[in-house]
Amino acid sequence: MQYYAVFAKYNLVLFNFDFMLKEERKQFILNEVRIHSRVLLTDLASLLKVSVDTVRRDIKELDKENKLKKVHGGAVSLGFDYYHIPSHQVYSIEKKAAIAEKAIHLLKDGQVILLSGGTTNLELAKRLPHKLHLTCFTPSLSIAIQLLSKKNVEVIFIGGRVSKDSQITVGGSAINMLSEIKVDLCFLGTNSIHPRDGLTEFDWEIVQLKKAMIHSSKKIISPSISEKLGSLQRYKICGPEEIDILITELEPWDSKLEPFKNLNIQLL
Amino acid sequence: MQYYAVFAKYNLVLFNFDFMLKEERKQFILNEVRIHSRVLLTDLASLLKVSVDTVRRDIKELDKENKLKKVHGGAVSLGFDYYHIPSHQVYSIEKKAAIAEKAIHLLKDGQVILLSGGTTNLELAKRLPHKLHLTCFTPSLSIAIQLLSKKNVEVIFIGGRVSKDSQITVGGSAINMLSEIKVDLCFLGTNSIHPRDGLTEFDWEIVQLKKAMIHSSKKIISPSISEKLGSLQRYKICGPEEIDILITELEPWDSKLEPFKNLNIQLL
DNA sequence: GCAAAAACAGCATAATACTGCACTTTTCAG
DNA sequence: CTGAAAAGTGCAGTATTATGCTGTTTTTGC
Repeated sequence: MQYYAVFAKYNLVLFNFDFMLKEERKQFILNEVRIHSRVLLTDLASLLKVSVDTVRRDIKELDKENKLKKVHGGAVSLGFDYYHIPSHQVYSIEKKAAIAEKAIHLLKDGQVILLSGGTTNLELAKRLPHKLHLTCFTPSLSIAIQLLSKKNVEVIFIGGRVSKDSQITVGGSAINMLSEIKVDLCFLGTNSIHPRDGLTEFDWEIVQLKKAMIHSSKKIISPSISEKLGSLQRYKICGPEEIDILITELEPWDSKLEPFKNLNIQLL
Repeated sequence: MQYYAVFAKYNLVLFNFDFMLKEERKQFILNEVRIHSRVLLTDLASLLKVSVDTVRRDIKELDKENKLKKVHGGAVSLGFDYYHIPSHQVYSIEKKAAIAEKAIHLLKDGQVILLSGGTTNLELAKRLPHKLHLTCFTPSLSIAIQLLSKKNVEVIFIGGRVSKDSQITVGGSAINMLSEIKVDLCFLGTNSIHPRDGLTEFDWEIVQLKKAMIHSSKKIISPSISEKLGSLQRYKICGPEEIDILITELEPWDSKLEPFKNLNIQLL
């Protein structure tokens, strides 16, 4: 439930209502989905103080209205990274948390970093130690908001047109801004990583943005849950040689990582 | 007991009449919906001292007139599809809601507008009708997120360093981006407005940003609750002559607005 | 495969919505 | 001013919806 801690103040107010209309509940659910990209039925039920069945019915309707995608155990936002990924990945929170913890060890006081969108990076943003001094560039609204609560992190938002699907800025203006910076590290969340073809994406605009991010960074770190290893999408972001560090939830010697050895990529 | 609870929750102004005409009732209902975004049939019935059936019929008509949306158990405002950000912790939420409603009437399809931060503008963002086609520039994270739920609104975020206090971007990069645009309208939320000294702020960086916003817009609209009228802060943003329209929750002929007449400012 | 979690189906209950009708008030032509 | 038509309101009975609960089936992770 730490998950909701940041927004606890909002939820509190919400419950000043004695009754909540169904419509309000649905709106609240959509809100949660938009902010967190994923929600669990059980969390929603306890937040809204209704039974899981009711939440399930609400989500079923919202799904039918094409406002979100219902998955086993919860719901995910439309068009986000999850869109075309098997639903079991919704449960990968623990894996992502493990990745985030490893990633934190790469950070040092005073560094300037770049965080792409995606839930793994969101997890990283949440878990940044409060005492760490950083300057973070990001094109993701949810990550920016998350980072605002870190006292010693300077947040610089990459402006431009905001894509409704992915909730990150895309387009020329963002790429332009990226062209003016050179950061120490870039945590490049990705949909697919392949030992031969490197990073790939299905959204053309996001590909352009990520390419620009790569050019703006001295070092590229790819946090990726093991399910994504070896998968491929339509458009190429960069070859495997561009990636400096690959972080998964696995141990570095795990056999699933075999294809990524001897590629001059550091495995964590 | 219950009566007083309800009384406290809604602000009832029209009880001078023993007896209310249907039109007055409908007007009252609309007002409640406008302020609270949602109402319950049962609450309205006890407030208006009529049967639930009557309220139901009223709401049915209002729904048919497209003034609100009827839902099981009550009604919600048409622009209800927004993130539920706490209304109680926001100061003077009802006045700000009234201002936002007036502001919406200034908007036309196809316009390009600039929204500064602040809760009044957040309220405006929430209440934008879904069918309105707009391009919105904003340096505020919460407003950007709010706007993402509006299907026909293109959101362009003004990037740069994000101020932790105000949760908006400030600094050179933001000002730079502003220098490249010229929008139709700018809704410039403000801390203080004075008939002689115009708009003032206490935060130097925000002053710089707002100055840039003024230069980037053909028309400046200042939404301001009446408490702020006549107040002053340390730094000046602009003189009163720069303001085109002043929107308050008051009627335009209210005596509190007297000092702002004859300044070539349109009062709404 | 197994155990746990989640989804589903069906049922019971309470709240809300609708319908028709009787009664009151308003409107308005003559 | 008057009376009839029209509009407005409340009520009772019925229909529909919303919700939680129980027991069963399916999915999931190991």
